[in-house]
Amino acid sequence: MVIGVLVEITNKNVDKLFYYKVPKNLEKDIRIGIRVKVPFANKKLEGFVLEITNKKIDMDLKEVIAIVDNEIVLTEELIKLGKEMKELTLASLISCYQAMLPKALKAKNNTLINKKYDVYYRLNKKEEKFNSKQQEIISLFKDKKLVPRQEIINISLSSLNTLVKKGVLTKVEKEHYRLEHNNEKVKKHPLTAEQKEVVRKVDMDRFNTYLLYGVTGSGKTEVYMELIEKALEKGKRALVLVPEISLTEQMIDRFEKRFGTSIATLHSSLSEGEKYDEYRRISKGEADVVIGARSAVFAPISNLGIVVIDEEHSESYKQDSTPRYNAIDIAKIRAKDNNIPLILGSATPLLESFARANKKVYKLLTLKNRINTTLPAIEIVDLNKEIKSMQGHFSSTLIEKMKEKLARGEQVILLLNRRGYSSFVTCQNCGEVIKCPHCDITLTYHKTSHNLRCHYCGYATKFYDKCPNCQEHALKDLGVGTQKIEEELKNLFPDNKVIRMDFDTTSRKGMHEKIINTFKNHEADILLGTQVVAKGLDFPNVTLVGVINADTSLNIPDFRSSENTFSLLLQVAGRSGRRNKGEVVIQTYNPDHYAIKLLNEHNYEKFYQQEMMIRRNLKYPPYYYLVHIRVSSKKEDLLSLETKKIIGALKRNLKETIILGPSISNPYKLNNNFRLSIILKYKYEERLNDTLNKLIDHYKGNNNIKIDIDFNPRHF
DNA sequence: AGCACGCCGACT
DNA sequence: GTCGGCGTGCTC
Repeated sequence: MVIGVLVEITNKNVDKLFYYKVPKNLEKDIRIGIRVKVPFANKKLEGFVLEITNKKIDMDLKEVIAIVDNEIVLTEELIKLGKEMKELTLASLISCYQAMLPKALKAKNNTLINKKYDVYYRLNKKEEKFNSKQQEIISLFKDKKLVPRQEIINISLSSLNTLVKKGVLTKVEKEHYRLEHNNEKVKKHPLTAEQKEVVRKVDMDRFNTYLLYGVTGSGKTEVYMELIEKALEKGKRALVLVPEISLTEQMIDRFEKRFGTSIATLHSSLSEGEKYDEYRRISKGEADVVIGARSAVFAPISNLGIVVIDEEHSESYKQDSTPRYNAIDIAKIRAKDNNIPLILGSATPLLESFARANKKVYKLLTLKNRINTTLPAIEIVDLNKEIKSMQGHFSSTLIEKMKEKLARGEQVILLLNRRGYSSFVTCQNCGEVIKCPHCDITLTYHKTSHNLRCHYCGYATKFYDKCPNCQEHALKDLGVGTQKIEEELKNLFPDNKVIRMDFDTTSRKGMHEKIINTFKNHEADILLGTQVVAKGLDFPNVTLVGVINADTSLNIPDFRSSENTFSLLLQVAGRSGRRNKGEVVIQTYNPDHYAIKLLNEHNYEKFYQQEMMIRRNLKYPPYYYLVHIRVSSKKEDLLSLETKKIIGALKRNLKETIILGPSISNPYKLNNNFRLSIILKYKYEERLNDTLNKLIDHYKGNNNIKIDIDFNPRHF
């Protein structure tokens, strides 16, 4: 027997099958999808068995050293998905398979994550003569067959071993899963007429992608659960993806209360051991509803009945390292192969998704109404007019509203929009932001070279402090710190407790959860945070959401900055008034910007229309597809030379594509590598993958130039 | 990836 | 003459 093995090394040069002979005694245990240990060069490596053959190969083959698994790691479905993922990302096949698996199951020479066992003893026979110690042990069994080791107290292991040796007792090991799930099922909420209508429209027996567009608080999760129940009733299983950040205890709780111990979770706050256990519960069919973050899209769920992706606009579904896959693309493949519905849910769908719904590529499902209450009133405060009355970063409007709510014992969430912090230049006098003349993208200030640059086309200009709009010498780079705001709050509201939630305070494990609970239990009155406070949290007592600075994220040099801003602000606004009528105050220097102005009507659709026009004019998605090619090297001169050559080759081969660049990546120098970007824009380009594969091949043996390709990037 | 092989410069 | 730089090729 000869097998084809894909070895653990992540390198394009060895990204193919290597063949090995199987010793006779191992033949019966060889199956496609298990891991084996093989000699490779002068090392021992692990690899996946992807082919079993008997045909003679004209080479002297080495022998397999050992078999690693007795259960299949890569199921047939996963093997297929890995190949498709390779096509989608142009990454190496081995990196695709590694990305699909928990650490414990990756091909890696020394994985030390094992199953945990509980030890029990079973009594076999009673009719022997025992000494008193032994009699004591036997008496523990009484009417029980199995007794756990922990219950046999004050008895040494050696006296137990004696009885085992005599055949009186048998040691039994039972696998013990590290993670526990509650089984407290709670009666479900009755659905509203609107929710029922949405549920009714989903065909459970056919592949379709549905876009569930429902305003914040409209009960999307109830709809998901109802649909999942329909799948379970058919004897099928369900996969739910949520952004890592919203996979909180709150969320898991809701699913546990509906589905009990039949759920499994997969997310980054689990230990590798816990992930391994959950993964195996799934693959053994012991869990029917799997909830997880991005990589859970590869959970080995047989007999899949529905896939749900919550907050589908979230950029967390795109992996930002190789293989740069998008979990939504993978979910579509799985849903299609299983002929089942895929539900994409959001209050602020990604522009591309809403466009697909409008073109009937996706089926649109709409939830227009909040459960039990109405959407909060949004007030936009023009900071240009409030400059004199500002106390620090707080307008009098925001302060008054906060006082009013806090006096009533209600809670407040404040968003400090920190994206784009400090990197753009704005006029302190008129609010003008300096943009690239070719791209309509905010220029980024580079401190080291003291100039302004466009990250898309490479345009650069010297920094100047005279505003081109009002001619005042008032251009400055902007940025606000979170501790600063916290200090201001302590002065403004000395009697109220403030809790801060941002990268600094949540980086430690479990802190995110702790902050949420503290606020939920009303041990703090004001929750101050960055983007994290916007995500799916449900605090019934919050009646005011304040946005300190709506503008910063508008000025990120990214064609999606308006969309991301609108989406973030509408999401955070949705945290207000979940039970009783709420309010939202948004402070801005750009009250007339459409991404701000359209907020007060909660008007996603109008925003969509306007943004689509801009995307069409500037040839951005959804009208064009994008590819980001990053070229990097430790040698700066070689980099610029090779990048020029690459652009030349691309221009010769891709006739239907707009090729932009080279432009300087942000940051230009990373880990001692210099980095340049090339952006491709195309609608249809037959030779694209072929050309890019040739490019990768050309540089695969070159240690001085690295090529990194990102399809449909969310960032450059 | 990691290592051997091999072909050129500069040094005891 | 030799030591060692890293470009190229190979690993079943």
